Amino acid sequence: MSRTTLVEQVRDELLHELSTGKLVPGDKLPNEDALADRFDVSRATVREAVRVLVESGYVSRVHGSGTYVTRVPRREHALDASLSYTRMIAAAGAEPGVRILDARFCTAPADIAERLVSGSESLEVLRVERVRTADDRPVVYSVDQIPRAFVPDVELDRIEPSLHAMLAAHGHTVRQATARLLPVVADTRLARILRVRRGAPLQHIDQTDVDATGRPAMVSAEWHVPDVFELRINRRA
Amino acid sequence: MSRTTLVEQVRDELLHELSTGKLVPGDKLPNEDALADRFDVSRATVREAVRVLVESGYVSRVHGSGTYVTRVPRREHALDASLSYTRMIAAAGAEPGVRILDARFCTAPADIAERLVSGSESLEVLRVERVRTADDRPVVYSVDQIPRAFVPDVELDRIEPSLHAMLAAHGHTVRQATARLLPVVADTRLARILRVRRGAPLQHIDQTDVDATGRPAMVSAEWHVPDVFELRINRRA
DNA sequence: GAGTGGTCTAGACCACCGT
DNA sequence: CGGTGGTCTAGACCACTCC
Repeated sequence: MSRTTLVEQVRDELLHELSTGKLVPGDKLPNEDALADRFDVSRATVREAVRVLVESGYVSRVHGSGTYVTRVPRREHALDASLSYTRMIAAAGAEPGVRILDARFCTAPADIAERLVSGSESLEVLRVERVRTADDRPVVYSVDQIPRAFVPDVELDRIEPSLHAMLAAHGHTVRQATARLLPVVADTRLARILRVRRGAPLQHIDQTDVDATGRPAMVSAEWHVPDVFELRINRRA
Repeated sequence: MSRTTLVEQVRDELLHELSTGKLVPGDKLPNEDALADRFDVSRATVREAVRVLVESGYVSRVHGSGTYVTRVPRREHALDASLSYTRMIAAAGAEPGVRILDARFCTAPADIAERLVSGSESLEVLRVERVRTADDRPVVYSVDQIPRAFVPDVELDRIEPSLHAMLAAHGHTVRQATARLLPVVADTRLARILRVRRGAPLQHIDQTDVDATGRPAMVSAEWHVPDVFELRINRRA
């Protein structure tokens, strides 16, 4: 019972050679048979290990030619690679904070209910309004809504700072989300909450989180102050 | 031999069942042995096909439990899944168009040069200013810069509508890009080009495209008019 | 404990790249 | 053409989930 898999061992060894400069951008990796020999594993195992590196953007395969080291390290905290703003703010070198403005149970508006359940029934949700801060500066204002049935025993005055952690504790780990991006300008209310000028550009993100079994678990509306921490995404052809 | 691989056949059949509603979010896929039986392929082939669906965000695997449908392939052209705006505009049901405002060779500004080459040398680039349209409405204004050495024989009055196609023809297929998202408000010039009001919110995207060997091949600055076609991204934990 | 996905092997042949 | 990555098989055993 190895605690680390063979794939992980091969991947880590290759990663080590990348980070110590033994392999540099432009270098060609040994071919897959050679790597299989060297690590004493099957070629399938090598391919799986290299696949992880390809997906991370460290190497690139060229059919018929070889596998090459690229100089594109993975952006660890791009929008498409992370769901945690807390971690993204921390990665940007700032002190993350969360302030809860309001938490209540209520009936979801029809459009929200439609996104959370298939039918158009009336739906009780936990609704949380928060402001995230970076070094005490407001950076994100968000309104999150979760079906009450997903978090039945939650007490309003004991809301966890991480709603994803709360959902996970109730068996609804969020693994992916679909987000709609929209630039907007701050109205009076948003300007006050986020401490920007009225008319200042804000990044609006309208998102639906989905749990591991594919059920919508949370709908979030967010307004981000640009430049405090950068929003990035990795794109693929 | 077969023009389509077994993996592709299995993937396409599963995708078909997703898009025709035979499988809907929350549904559990048959287990991998059953799928292998049904398609008369090995389990490894099924796993490879499902792996593609997992990466596309359509299904989610839960170890020891099953594979579940998480999303139906409605919006195939999310920002993180496509690099082609032409295709994204077409997918939104509009007629895509491109108008070249300006094309010239020039010396790249220091910050652009830095992103295209490691050293801080002076760099000759092909610089193209374009406006993309959807049903003749301006939707994206972009300034793209490509190292001249990457496209040595290009004639300025014969710029292809797709710069990615042009790069690919010169052996620099773009596989990956990193994009920075920034909401901005239209200044007088952008307002005129994109036919919006001054002060209207615009989505600014600042992007670096990378070729198969990891070399930066193009830097793009884009300004998108919101609401003409939606910008979406799929996010993963 | 039954059922599921996760890892792994040792082969085989094919498709593509460059010389 | 030789060398490379791409596809595929038929098994085996392990780790996890849920009843």
